[in-house]
Amino acid sequence: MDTSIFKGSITEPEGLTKARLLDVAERLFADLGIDGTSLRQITKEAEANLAAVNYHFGSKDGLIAAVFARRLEPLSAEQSALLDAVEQGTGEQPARLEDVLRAIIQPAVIGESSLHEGQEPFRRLMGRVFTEPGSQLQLLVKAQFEKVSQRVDRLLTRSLPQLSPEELFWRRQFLIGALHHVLLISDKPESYAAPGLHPSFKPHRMVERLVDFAAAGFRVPPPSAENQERRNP
Amino acid sequence: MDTSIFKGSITEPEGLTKARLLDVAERLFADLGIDGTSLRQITKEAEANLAAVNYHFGSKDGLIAAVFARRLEPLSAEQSALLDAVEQGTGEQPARLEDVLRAIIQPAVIGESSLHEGQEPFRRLMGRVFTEPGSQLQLLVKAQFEKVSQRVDRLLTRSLPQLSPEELFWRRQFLIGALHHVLLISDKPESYAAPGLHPSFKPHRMVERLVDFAAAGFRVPPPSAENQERRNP
DNA sequence: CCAAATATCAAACAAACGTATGATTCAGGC
DNA sequence: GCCTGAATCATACGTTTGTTTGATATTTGG
Repeated sequence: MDTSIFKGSITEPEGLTKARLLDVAERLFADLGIDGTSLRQITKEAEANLAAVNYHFGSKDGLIAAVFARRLEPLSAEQSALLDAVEQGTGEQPARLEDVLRAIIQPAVIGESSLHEGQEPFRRLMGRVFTEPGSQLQLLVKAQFEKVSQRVDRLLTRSLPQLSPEELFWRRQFLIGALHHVLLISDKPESYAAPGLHPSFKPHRMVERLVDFAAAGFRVPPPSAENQERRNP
Repeated sequence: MDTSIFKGSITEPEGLTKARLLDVAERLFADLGIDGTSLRQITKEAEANLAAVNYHFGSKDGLIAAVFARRLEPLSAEQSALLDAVEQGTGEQPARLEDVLRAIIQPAVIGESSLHEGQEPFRRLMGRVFTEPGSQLQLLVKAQFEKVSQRVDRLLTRSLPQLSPEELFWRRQFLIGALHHVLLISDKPESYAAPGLHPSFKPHRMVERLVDFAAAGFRVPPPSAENQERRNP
């Protein structure tokens, strides 16, 4: 219609529409949930045609996978890198518990060294990664974190030899839950606080807060062996 | 209670259809999310007519509110009762940290003294209460937990006077996140564990596990004021 | 400079959605 | 008996959903 001959091309040079769709979808998924977000909302806010999603990503499921893959791969890569550093630093002896925990917490909270500033929406989306339905998505997330999980498990087992594998598993779930929950509410923590209190989400402080909290929890002595098997419902 | 007497009547004696709709909706909401569950799925599995939801609950939103209200009210009532006991027991001096934490954890994990056995679906649903969209639902949940939250805040402030309100807020969020996450995965923890490990969700043990973990985290000394702004990449 | 590849567009599709309607069936009081 | 109100039923309404189509515009490469 109103095609100005100025400012060059109407067709985006390379993948700008694709990137805009990813950004908008990420934000809307975080705010409204995946099922609660329609392709019409996404394409309208991204100023793209409705058919653009199916053209660039094949389907809505393809878009969902792309939204998560774009962030999850760098995230787990950074976690792996930090775990490398932890393992290098300690040699044979067990790593410091706080360092292991920080290796998984810091990349999720802070993101890639503040390179992208548009990472706040994904923080929120990360906070609901496990609650969003869709078996395909769950498999993608699980696959993406499997390697890191195994390495963390191995490191924690060496640092905390007094804990059984199951005890360790559940404490790691506590950490995952705490981490994801604060990510979820990271943009509006005051709406969960008592009136008058205005908590602020400061990424670097949050990392240390959660590292200290979780480290103390992990170090709690396990329950004595005799309490372990109660057949009581 | 086994009510299998009636056979002749097509019209259910009293609200059985209503209760069946609540049960099925609860389970499907937990498995597929609220937006991912249609009234047709619910009414089909509940062997009710499609119009039954709008007849009994006015709308889908009415059904959602009813599903949560049915469980949330007894839940916060039990939390309040346990908090009463904690306050009664200690008189003027600060309550024991573990007792305060258990007062909010135990009702959420165990439910009303195993009266209803059909509480597993709601555990899962509880695990996603904060991630489900819908401003109406969020208001309902917030309103339901406001009183308990304030009481817990007051008790924790007295038990942990060294913590600032904001520090206390975030540690309480850690606990909420950990609690809700284990509720979310309570029915299939092995799918999050390393292969070969088969963790089992035993409610009573989980309560103690989480109480001990969180208590240790809450007791961590707060960061000294000078450490607040020092972090180098 | 012109074809082939790439991207955007308006329009339409069938399917599924929440909701509303009017008829029908049952129970209990008179 | 019969009437009244509550509950269930089949069915239809108007939207919205994800996806597809065929045409058009733009870029690219030989």
